[in-house]
Amino acid sequence: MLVLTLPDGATREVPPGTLARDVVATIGERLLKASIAVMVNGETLDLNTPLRKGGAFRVLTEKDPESLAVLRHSGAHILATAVRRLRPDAHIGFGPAIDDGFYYDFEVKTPFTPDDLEAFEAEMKKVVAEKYPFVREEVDRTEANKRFADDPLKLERIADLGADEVISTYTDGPFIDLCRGPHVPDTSYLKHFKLLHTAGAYWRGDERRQMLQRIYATAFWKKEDLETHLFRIEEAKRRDHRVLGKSLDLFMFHQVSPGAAFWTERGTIMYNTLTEFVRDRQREAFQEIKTPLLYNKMLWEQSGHWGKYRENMFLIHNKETEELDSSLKPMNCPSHYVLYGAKKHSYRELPLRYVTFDVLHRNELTGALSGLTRVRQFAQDDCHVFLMESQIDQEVQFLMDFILGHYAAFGLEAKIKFATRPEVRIGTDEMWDRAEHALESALKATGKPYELKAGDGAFYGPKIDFDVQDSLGRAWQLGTIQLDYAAPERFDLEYVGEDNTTHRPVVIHRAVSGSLERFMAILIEHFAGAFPVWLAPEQVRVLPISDDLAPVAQAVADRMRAAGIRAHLDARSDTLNYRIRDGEMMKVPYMAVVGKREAEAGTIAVRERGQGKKQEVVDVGAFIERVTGEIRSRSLGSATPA
RNA sequence: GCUGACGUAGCUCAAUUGGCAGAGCAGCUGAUUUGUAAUCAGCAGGUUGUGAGUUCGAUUCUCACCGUCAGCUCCA
Repeated sequence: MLVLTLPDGATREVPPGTLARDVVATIGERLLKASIAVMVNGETLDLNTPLRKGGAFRVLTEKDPESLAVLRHSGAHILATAVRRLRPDAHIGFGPAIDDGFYYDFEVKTPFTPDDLEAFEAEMKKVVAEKYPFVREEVDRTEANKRFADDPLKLERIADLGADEVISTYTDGPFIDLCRGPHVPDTSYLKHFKLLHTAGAYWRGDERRQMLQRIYATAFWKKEDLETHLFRIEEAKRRDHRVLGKSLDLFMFHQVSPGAAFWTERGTIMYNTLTEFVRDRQREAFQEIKTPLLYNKMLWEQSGHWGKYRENMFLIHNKETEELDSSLKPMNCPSHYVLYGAKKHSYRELPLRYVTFDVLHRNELTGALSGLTRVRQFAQDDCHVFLMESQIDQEVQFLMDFILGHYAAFGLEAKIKFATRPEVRIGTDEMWDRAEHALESALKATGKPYELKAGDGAFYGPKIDFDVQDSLGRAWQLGTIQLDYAAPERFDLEYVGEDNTTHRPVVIHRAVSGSLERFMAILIEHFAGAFPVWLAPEQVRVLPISDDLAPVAQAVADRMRAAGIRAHLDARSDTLNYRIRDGEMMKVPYMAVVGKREAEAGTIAVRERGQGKKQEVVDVGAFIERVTGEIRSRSLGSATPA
């Protein structure tokens, strides 16, 4: 007999092979009606699965987040059902639930069009209305091969299954699929769904295999949830940094240099302000350096890039040797090692932190380029720390504070991930023990929650990654702290210790923004273009009400500029309404209106971004005081992250 | 790189089955002098991404190239 323990501590004893639904029925009729699936020992099973093991038993209803994945997975089957009806020659690949919905991959002779999507969606509605039960069957290998005899993709998958794995199929009406489950009881459960887009996807993610056609879709239990999701997609489009980059006149791309941004005067102010912010914070404890952009292959052979990374490097033709034997740097590390190694270092200098904003080039695949987030030319706020092993603990804490402080300055939250030793690695186990312990104890000292990603470290050392979430909840991997034991070996780096003998330092790679370009993209989307005053390319726009007040307004603007405020005069002969609208559209934090009354009183009527008609008449000097204060303290002010 | 979609004025978009390429905004000129999210009028703006091909005729059809976008395992 199997013993099942319910969440309230009650138990049920049932013979093996009992269907999950029969157990649910013993708990309550209404619960059975509301149930979607069950969870036994953390494994989700559908109601029609025969139970094999006892343990913790939980019933999943719409309220449980796990049930949404079940619904979506069933949605994928319903999609495939519809596709097979309209395109009987389609072979079926994989169709899993994913974070925001589900997809299904098909192998078809002619790719899908947007019209096809509409037809599939309409057909899905029919399948839903026909209310086919999802019928689970467990079959042996021979039977499985027979059932999918005409589908080479499924046959390949069956062949890959281990000998001891249970092979199960799910049928909903006319459609049968090889599937582990679980599923909702019948197709009518899928009420609120939408097919989103199609894309090519390699069979099993392998670029050497054939390309399948993937259909992405999403589904929810409630109509409001679907609408919220679709609204969020729209909102993301509205905040898209590529769109805002154009409308706010920050940057552009041009076919003469794909993957490399042209920064406008406004964008450059922001880029430089961001750089200056990092530089300010690094002034005390870091040493900024600059190293060449172009190197011959000697360096890359020593670093190992020539063998492993050459595909991604921009190689330069050498006229004398007639060879492609030099390259623009794709990373800063090797050049920093060269500079470090060029002279003798004492233990007294350590930890030595080299930082740089040098430009890097990586020859990304054309299809991988995307706005500022995936580019070929960018700058990292890169740092390489040379230190003694005994300093790791303290150093990691120092770097973590630095990184988290950076995000906090923009109101960004970071998720921390700790990645430990991978299967393939260098160094001794003792060394890994020490390194992992140092990283983890530093992590614990911050008191912040973190996720352990066992086995996800670099081959040369463990690391801490920082995933930043923007205001739309999207995650971006930005910062990283990586311990590196390999580089010092490869570059024969040394320091002279207290004992007057040479030792090997350890290297820590640190990045905060990931790349300044990507960080700019995140800031643009996070603030939806409404930047905090200190970062805004234009901080104050001064508007004279009529032409004759232009000289007064000019003087006001000049006074602000003299105080270090980025203030501009807008004395165009358009109406005040027009100019105010323009200022709001450009998301200028403050507009200072100068009319007759203000001109006489030495005041300005201040309109704050997003505050509408609400205005405040203040003394010019007091306003300058306030704004310079906001700039100095880098206040988030009227910036609108949410 | 691969699959698909797309590329028309600075921007956002139109243009019947192939038949003289258009609008709004932005720009320029003039009038208006404005009190908190678009004043009015006029003007100018294009080798329809590039190059071939089919055709009497191509923004439209074909091919190649360039670029942009959605994606390219979160594994039945």
